[in-house]
Amino acid sequence: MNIGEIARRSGVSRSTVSYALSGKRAVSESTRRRIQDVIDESGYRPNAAARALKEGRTRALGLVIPPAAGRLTFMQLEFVASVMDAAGRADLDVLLSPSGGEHDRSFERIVVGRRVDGVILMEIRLDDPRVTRAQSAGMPFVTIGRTGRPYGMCWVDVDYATLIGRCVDHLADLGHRHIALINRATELVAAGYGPGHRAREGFAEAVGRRGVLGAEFCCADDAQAGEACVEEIVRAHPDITAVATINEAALPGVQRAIERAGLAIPGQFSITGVVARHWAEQFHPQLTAADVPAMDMGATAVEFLIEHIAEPDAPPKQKLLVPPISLRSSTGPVAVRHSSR
Amino acid sequence: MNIGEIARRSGVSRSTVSYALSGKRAVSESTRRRIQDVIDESGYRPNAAARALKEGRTRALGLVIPPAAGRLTFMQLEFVASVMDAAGRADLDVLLSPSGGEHDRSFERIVVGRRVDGVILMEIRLDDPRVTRAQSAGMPFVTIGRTGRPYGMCWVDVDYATLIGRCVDHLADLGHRHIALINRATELVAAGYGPGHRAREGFAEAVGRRGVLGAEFCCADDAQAGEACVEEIVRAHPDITAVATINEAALPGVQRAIERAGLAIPGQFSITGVVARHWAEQFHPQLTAADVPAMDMGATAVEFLIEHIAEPDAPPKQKLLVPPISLRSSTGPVAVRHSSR
DNA sequence: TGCATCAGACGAATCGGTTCGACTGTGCTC
DNA sequence: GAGCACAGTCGAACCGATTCGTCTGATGCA
Repeated sequence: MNIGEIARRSGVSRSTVSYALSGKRAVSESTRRRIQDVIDESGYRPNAAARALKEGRTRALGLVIPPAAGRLTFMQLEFVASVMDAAGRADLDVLLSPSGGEHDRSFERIVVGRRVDGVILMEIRLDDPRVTRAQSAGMPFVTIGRTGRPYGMCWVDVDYATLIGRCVDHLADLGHRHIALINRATELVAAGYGPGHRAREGFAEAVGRRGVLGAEFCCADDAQAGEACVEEIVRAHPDITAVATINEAALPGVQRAIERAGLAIPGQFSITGVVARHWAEQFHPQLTAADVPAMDMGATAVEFLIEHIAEPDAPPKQKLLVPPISLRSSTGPVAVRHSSR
Repeated sequence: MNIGEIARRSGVSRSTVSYALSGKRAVSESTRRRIQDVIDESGYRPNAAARALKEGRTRALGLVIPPAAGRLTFMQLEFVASVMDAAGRADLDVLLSPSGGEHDRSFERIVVGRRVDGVILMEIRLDDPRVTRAQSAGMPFVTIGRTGRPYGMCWVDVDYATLIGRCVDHLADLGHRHIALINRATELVAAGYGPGHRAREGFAEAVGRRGVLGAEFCCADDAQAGEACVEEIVRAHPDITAVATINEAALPGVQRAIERAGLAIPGQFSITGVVARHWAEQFHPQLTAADVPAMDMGATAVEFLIEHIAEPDAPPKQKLLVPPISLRSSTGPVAVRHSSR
């Protein structure tokens, strides 16, 4: 079933069918109706490849996700969900592409084979090869997160440095003097993962400014690592009375370790950080945290990308979010700590 | 940069370039080398849309996921990851399509617009409109899960009925006489969600066969619901000493509620079920459970789909998995239960 | 020497849309 | 009543690949 067949059945030419559908030229009401009837009864839809070929655009966008798709954090999952949602509303399809290692063929196929009109990149490093590649291939892109030199490109990011600083401020205001930062995995930070670096900087700055003692712990993105990390804090750093974290995936383990150590939250131990709201609320008691508005960010990324595709020469848009800290129940005034061991 | 430009620069015709790349006809070594050099220095890749139009296939497949993408369970996430992985290995791109509600436009675009060569459907209902739609549109498909009448179509599924039966057997062998089934959400089961129904049937059958008392609880797919569900069990059903579950997403809440009730696992309370291995291991203590081999299932689904696309008339393949129960640490002999309240 | 064979290259058709230019017939104005 | 504008339609070119049929020149063999 193609446009020629529709034309034949309605007794008009192919171009008339096309114009009837697109509305780009006038078509008399009677023929328009006749064509529409034929289409309705045959269930015709224009072939996406043919249209893409002629129009020079695919009506699809690529979403490049980290390779360990089985280990996506909740925040990343929200990005994916919101990008799909926003793309769907704009009648765009989403091609998913894992990146890194052997998966890079997929990225190449999509970008150089012009399978999409633009891509959204996640989990950006300060110096990111995918950004370079998209630029050199002339493929429009928007990043969720930003590189070390993010000028002249489109991005949406959260100001981790400022937010972690505010977490420290909040804890210091409550009287905490020894504060830990639970960062993401060592390798990730070493590889130049933006939020990891910026959280580290913001933490160092705030700790210095407030005159408190800070210690940073890198922690892999899973519950076991979170558990081990807090166990080490409890055992080796008994002065620490509060932690700030950007590591969502470790939270369930963090929770278990704190409970096992017999520390009441927030009575004896405070915890805060920068996480997706869903996980802040899953925590028990609910986490006082800067909620990353992941859904908004995904939608904004799509919006920026659509605009950038439409007007490649317009100045690139950028959005740095500084969401407020939502006060919930996981932080409180410092107290003398009684370790259960 | 297109094939004509490559042809011009290498001083041959377009067809020669095409044959040099595909190898479908002989091309002399010297011209082949010349063409390859031009391609290497220009970074040329054939335009996906043009190729799809001519060949009649897109080299892409669709993955239809549940609409609430922000709430994907770990198992679903593993399906997505493994499908992408397997597709990538076969040099196929993956188009993600949420289904249900207003998202159905996306499904229609992909299927009827021939944007993909085949689709993989997840979260199958006993009577599933997407299956019907794919069939009527003549779009090859494979389901992860199976409908109520799964004859004549390709699918991969886990035998929830048998597995939940084995869980009951295991618990009964340990002496448990009052066992609860924590199922998925009421609405989901009511809507004909396969695993929910089959777990229910398998549970009823095994409970009857073993002469123990069983109670079923439907529970929404999140931690809060799991917590509430176990609280109800503890409060209103003090005889229950063990649960079997297929509801992964509720597990963190289940854990919290059991701990809060002061019940030791497995000393005073046993828990088992059918879940993705990752979550069985995240549980504390690690969960004795039938590990759903989600990664294998995704890969198998892709394999079946590729074969089905290549040979639409071959008999459809099906695979019903009955993974063994992995004995870990969350089940033990029944003991007198001391409620902490 | 003549003819069949074959490797290697080319040209043109094709896939299914979109879009530009041109054509026709009607109604209006001067 | 000639000229013009315009709504409505058609035919053909085009997007960038693949592929079939055909052509050419070299080689082999009788």
